[in-house]
Amino acid sequence: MSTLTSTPDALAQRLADSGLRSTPQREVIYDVLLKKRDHPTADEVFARVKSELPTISLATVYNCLETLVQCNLVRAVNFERGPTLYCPNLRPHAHFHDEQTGATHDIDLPEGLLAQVTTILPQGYDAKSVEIIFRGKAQSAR
Amino acid sequence: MSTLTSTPDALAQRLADSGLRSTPQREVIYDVLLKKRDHPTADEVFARVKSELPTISLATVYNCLETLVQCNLVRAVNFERGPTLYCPNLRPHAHFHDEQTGATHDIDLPEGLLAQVTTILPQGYDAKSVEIIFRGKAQSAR
DNA sequence: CAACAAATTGGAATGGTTCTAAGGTGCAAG
DNA sequence: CTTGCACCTTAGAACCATTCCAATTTGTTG
Repeated sequence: MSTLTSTPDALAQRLADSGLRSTPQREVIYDVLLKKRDHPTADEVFARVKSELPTISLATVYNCLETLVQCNLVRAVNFERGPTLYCPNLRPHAHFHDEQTGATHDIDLPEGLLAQVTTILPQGYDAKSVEIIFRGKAQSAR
Repeated sequence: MSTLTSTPDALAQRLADSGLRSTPQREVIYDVLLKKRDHPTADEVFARVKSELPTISLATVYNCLETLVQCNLVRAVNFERGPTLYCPNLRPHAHFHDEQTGATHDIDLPEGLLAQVTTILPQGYDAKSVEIIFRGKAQSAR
């Protein structure tokens, strides 16, 4: 019931809240994101979903991902130029982009850090969101 | 002389350091970036440069911008999906993306903030760079 | 000034995403 | 029910930013 649940059917609920329908495509896409909590591209999601829904189209994958982003069930992330990554982690977190492997890791943020970072904004700036991106290398043994 | 100068000919120097030539195209592009310190796209740079160098090609603009980025004279920035923005501000700064106007503002960072933010990284993560992006609205009266 | 490397050019090609038009799906009112 | 209608999905075309390519041009060095 809370706003932070990621239960299987948070989806149906959230969609309904926005006056949208729960469809097989939307559900499978959301499941696929929850199951493997990495940062797939739309293409990658397309690939994963096809085994379940062989006739789904790439356009639908884009549509559904966009819908999930609207419903705040998924975050869209863009580093550098290149395909958008989709991230089902809803807790406040930063991203670490490993330049060797190309992998993206979530870094949980300590309580209050975002608030603190926001204090650097001069008067007149009203931030609705903050994104923190690290680039570098992560030790392989993790 | 110093690593932080942005004098007109820091360019020639930096290029030489990398074994590259100083060309009219590279110079005009760099000038154009220094003159109006905003966050133009390659296309926008192309437009601005054409009045000076009417026969320059878009490919050259991309090439030169890439060169400037390599030489650390310009930063390439990507918010959301969409064209890369080029930023001649070399001091450590965050970006504020005004969602109403689409404009991007530089926010200077207080001494030590990046170091501090970096401390949230768990062991084994070695960050070479940190990027902070705010989204929201900025008061128009600025 | 010849020869060679570096840089620029226009146009074609690419990759990710969005658009469009046509067809399905499922609830809702008669 | 069954008809209407809004919502969804689909395939493919279109789009846009960027990169690639092959052909010049420019500059430097021997």
